[in-house]
Amino acid sequence: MVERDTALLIQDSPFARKLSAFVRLAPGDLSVMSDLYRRRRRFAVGVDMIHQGQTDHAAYVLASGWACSYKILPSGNRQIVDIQIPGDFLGLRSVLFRTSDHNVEPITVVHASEVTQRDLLSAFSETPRLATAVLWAASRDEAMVVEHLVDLGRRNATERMAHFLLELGARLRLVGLADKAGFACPLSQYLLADTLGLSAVHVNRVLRELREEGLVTFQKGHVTFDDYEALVEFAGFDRAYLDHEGPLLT
Amino acid sequence: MVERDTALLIQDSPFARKLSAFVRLAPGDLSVMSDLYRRRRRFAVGVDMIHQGQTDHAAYVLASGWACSYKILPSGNRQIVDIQIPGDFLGLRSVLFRTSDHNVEPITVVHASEVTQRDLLSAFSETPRLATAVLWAASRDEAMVVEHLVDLGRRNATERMAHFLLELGARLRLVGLADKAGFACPLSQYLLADTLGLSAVHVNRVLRELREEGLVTFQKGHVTFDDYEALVEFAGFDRAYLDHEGPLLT
DNA sequence: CGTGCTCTTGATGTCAGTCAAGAATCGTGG
DNA sequence: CCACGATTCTTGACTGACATCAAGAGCACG
Repeated sequence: MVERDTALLIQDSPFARKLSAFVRLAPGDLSVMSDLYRRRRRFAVGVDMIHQGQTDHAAYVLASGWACSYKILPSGNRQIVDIQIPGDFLGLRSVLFRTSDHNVEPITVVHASEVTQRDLLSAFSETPRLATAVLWAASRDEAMVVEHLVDLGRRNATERMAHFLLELGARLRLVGLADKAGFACPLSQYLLADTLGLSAVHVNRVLRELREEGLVTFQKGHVTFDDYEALVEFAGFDRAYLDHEGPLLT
Repeated sequence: MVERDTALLIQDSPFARKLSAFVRLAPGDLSVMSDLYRRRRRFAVGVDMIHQGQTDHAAYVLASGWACSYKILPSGNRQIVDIQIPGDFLGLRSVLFRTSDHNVEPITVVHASEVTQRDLLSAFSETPRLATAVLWAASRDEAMVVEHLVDLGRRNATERMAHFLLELGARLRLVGLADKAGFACPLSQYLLADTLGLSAVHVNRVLRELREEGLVTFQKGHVTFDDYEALVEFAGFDRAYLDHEGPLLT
């Protein structure tokens, strides 16, 4: 009975929602997942969860709150590589690689479950379906880093912003934190700048432009898609790999 | 006897050299690897090996020649995500993800071994050490995509070029195709432009500048490090994760 | 009710793109 | 082995997107 309750709770977690998009999860999978949820920890804003060069740390599953992974250049410039939202894995690669090559910092207060290499491997051996789902999710996340790279290399500031907001919206929708109308977004214009490789001033101008064009509005911590279709068109957003409904593997 | 010969050949392959940097490979590992080398194929310049949207294709291990993976934007612009050199895995992610989200094109004539998901999994179950090595190598490759992303976001054209050439040199050194003096490089200035998110014209100017500063010379298909230390300094190149000597795991 | 943040806007500067045109090099067939 | 066309490289002049500098306004928090 207790186990079933836990399973129900897990089922509603962002992590489970995300994996459900890839694989239909059986009750057995859910109970293994709830084991992964054991060691819950809390992180305050601005205190690195993981930092460059650190060795032998755990990975985390983000339960609530937002974080970002970034690198600092010798010049002091910073580039945010990825924004992490609830349901995302965090530091999965650095568990393998032993030593992390980037920093992870909470943007809001974060609750996350610590997952060791051992936890993960034992969970995988119990339910291979879960392993498939996690790898699949990890692949998608990596695909998004690639899309981000294309953003920086070959899109101008306005397209870049539009594309980023659409992608973020699609990811949040997957875990039930957004709909086609919009979503709550704790990112400051400084964070956007470091993500998109722009100056904060220019981010401001670009947001104004998008707002005045009637495409998206980002104000007071909320993103509103004023004309979703037009925005998709404008950004050259490829909906194929993000817009699916229901599990791909049943 | 035949088996030993094969093992010797494999041992000298770029693939084995690369993995050896991470894991000390036993004779058993080498013979499993030679199985992976079975289905050898040849690809002509300019004919896509993998293309966007294609499903159910194999992955490859690059035996000789160079390739690149790229994406095309609706605007027609292209961004090269990664340059692939001998020893690199190619399409590893898309085997998992079933459908590829990018194209792969040979830059020179390419010889590569086809590896199916089945091959890979059976090889892994035979020698877990090999699995570790492959995942490790894949992690490093992903780390390089991240570094490339930082390049595009926060480095100016000259630093970007310097950093790219150093990284490429380090990767080639790992498979015995470069030394600290330099390496043979079949990339045209157009390819460099699509890689670094620059125009071909500006690539030319940047190369001239680096040459006149006495840092690197890239001419007639050959990169020469005129002052390696100064270049590392100038590019803010983090040698830690590329510069190691000998296997990390023995 | 200051003291920081974050946002906003204008003025000015610069890095890199675009256009254009000629030189060098490569590949291919005669 | 040479001639030709096709790439690739090189350089200059001009343009434009985005950075930097500066300064004020709105808001949150102690």
